[in-house]
Amino acid sequence: MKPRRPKLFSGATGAGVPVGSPPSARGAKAAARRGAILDAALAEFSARGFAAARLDDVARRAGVAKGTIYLHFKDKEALFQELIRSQLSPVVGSFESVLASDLPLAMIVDQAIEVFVRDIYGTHRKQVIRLIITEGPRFPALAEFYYREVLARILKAVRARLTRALERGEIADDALIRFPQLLGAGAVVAIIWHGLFERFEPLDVRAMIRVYFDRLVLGVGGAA
Amino acid sequence: MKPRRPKLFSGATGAGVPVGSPPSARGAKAAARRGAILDAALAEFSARGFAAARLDDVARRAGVAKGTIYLHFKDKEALFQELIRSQLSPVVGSFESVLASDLPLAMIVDQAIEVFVRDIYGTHRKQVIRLIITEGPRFPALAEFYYREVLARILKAVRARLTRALERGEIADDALIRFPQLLGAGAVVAIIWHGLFERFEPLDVRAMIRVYFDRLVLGVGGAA
Amino acid sequence: MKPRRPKLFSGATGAGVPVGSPPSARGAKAAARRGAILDAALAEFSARGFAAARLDDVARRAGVAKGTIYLHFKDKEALFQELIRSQLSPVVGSFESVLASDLPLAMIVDQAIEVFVRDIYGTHRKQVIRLIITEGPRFPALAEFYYREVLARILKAVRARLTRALERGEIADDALIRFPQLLGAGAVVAIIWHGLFERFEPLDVRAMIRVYFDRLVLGVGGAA
Amino acid sequence: MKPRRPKLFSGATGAGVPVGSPPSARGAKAAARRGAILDAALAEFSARGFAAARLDDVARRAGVAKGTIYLHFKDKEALFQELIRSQLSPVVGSFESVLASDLPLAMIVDQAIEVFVRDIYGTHRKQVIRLIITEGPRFPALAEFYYREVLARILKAVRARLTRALERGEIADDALIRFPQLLGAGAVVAIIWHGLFERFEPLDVRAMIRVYFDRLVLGVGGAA
DNA sequence: GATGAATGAGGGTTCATTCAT
DNA sequence: TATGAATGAACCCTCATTCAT
Repeated sequence: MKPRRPKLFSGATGAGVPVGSPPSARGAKAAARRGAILDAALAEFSARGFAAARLDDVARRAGVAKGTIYLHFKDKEALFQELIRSQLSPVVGSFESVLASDLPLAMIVDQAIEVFVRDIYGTHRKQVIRLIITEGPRFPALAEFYYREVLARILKAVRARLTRALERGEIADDALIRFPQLLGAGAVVAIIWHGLFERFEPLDVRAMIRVYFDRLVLGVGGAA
Repeated sequence: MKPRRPKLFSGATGAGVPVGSPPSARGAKAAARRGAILDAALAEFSARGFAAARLDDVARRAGVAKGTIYLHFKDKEALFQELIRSQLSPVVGSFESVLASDLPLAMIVDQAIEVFVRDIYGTHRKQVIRLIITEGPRFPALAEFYYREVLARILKAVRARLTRALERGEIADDALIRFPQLLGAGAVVAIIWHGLFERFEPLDVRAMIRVYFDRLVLGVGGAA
Repeated sequence: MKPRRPKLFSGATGAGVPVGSPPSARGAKAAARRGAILDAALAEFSARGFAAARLDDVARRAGVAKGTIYLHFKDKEALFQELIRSQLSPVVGSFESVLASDLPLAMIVDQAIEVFVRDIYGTHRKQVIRLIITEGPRFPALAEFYYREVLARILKAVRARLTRALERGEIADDALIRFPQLLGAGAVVAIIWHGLFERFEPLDVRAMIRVYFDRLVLGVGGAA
Repeated sequence: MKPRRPKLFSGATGAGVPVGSPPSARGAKAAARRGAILDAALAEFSARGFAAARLDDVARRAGVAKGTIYLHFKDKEALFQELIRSQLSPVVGSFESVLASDLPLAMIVDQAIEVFVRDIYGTHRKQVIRLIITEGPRFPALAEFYYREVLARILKAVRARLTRALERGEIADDALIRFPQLLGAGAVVAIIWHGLFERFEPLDVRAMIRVYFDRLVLGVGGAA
């Protein structure tokens, strides 16, 4: 049986109408443009990197004039940061709710794999993560935002769930509680491999992630 | 007892005198400058990324004039690519020799950990790896070079050793033979964490990597 | 009586509004700027030569920013080539129509002299011709354009008219049909003399050209 | 019968040992290098123009180091000017002696044609003349030198001979005395045509110059 | 003298940002 | 609000010139 999969994203890019904004014709059009710009920005920043991406190309891809970008974003850097932020905020709650459940660890792992493969690796969201990895060092504010609003919260939920698992005897030691970062390593490698080496050697991401969690979390396989 | 550690690098920057070049005063100075430029370039490219790095800054940091860079490198891109290549080529052989040994798997893991922590994570070489990750997509030739000359060879050696391990019963299944990429995941996460989140939450890299390999390769820990 | 003079140019710089473009305010301004840039470019290229001319100076002289040049021309070379082409294309038809007429040869000579003195030598067009002479060897495409679109067509018209003249007995032999290039020699010398030696020894260009054609075409004067 | 042809140049480039310099081994070598540099400079300046020519290429072509050029010439401009001057000085005397002769005008024309075709058009000296035409406006000192030391003297000799011819009835009027510049027009056109259009339409230079002088000076051919 | 590595000013070109329409 | 032409600072790269060897 397929594990239940929490629906993370609505399908559209996350840059839609701000929550609560009035659905007036004018506001809707503005929000649509803003979304188009963010989509285009993601494509261009992913393809070229922040520094090398040209706002000219973003505008052309979004179907707006160059000046229009500045009606929605203060400057190139603000566009970039809002792009990242708008894409990531929705993720946290979903992960938190998955981890808060009292399902057996194995099923949580199933769910996490499914979420990663379908809602992150299978979408442009993997490019957002890649952008954080590649551009983070040049955007301390962004790294901090990501750490505080995303990572820290997810890691906290992970640690909480693992602590319960340890107490219940689901896991044997506190190693992953001390290094919860490792839980993301498989995903990170998948994303990086995709960007760099897919054309040389394709990767069955789902199978790899499965192996990864089996070993790391569930203790399946390994030494004889 | 400390595991024997293969000496990977000589300590000097990898950009020293070309092997076999005569140690003439002229040649030595030229090589020193070339090395200084490469060192400075690594620092600037790491700090700003390829596109945003200024050759002016590279020159100033290297203590040479801007034009001098062009005596040693055709252009900015050539400087970047030679920087990466010069740093990586020496690595492969070392890893291959480690993996070729017939020591027990646990000792090989010990050695690999030591090599990573001391010779990669503890040096500027981790920045080289970070640059491949961040700039690779924009430099297909570089990604290809890295894949062919580094990754593919290391992965081949890994697979060979793991196949022997499987035959000998040192490991229980072929999962890591199918996904040897996972063996680098801990290192990748360590390098990325360092660049992005070290200031928020420091990481005991050696301990983390230890946990990582214990779980992934040796099957130590995990589910109860 | 003054010979009729075909009006060659409108007086404005040749780089005005493209034929047929709508006279919108936007388009008119753009065309005006393009024209100003071409005028400035002609001045700077004439004064310094293509290689030594600075686009900074062109921009300053045109009253625009340096970047504006690149809105109208791909690069310095395109600016140069379009400058030449835009100035020359109108000339051909005029010369062809002059030569197509059935007026006596003497009157055609009168007209040609007038056209050269007033519409070429008396305008910045002489600088364009000078630029072709000086820069042509470094711009094969330009030399070819000039040959095909200007010279070859004019020479063809000249040969046709001279052939008729020979048939009618207006001229005694086919020498100039074989070497119609000579018909431009007086003009070329006038232009070169102007650029190099005018300050040492001024030249009455009209009188010189008059002597030149009298001798060369009409057979007036010469040996006793 | 072939007209006697005054031997204008020794065959070697004019940049040889300065007249009167001692033929010491050292001096001979220095002079040889100086000559090699001047030859190379002529080739490079002709191919690219003064501004675009690179001293690096001059040095390579001359087989010397870049710094060596500065042992012989103050800077690039001095190299250029001395190049032109060294090539032109020998010409004047020859032309003067030709014109001073009391041979019939037709024979002087024969000689002049021969000298031009063989000693100027047939050698790299035509490139020197081309360089004066193309670079003269940017080098007032050079234009002045050329005017004073070459042109003015030749024109003076021409006028003197033509004045005698007029007195003797060899020519019918003073037109060419007033515009002796025209006498060079055929040569100028030949040189320019060669540089720009030879590949499209080759030119029989000797025949053209012959027609030219026949018409202009001797009054042969023309109107019926 | 001869060399050629080193210098650094200069200039072509790009592109984020502004603003008149 | 939207546009896109215009701006000009910034940066890569070249090359004439210098100077230590």
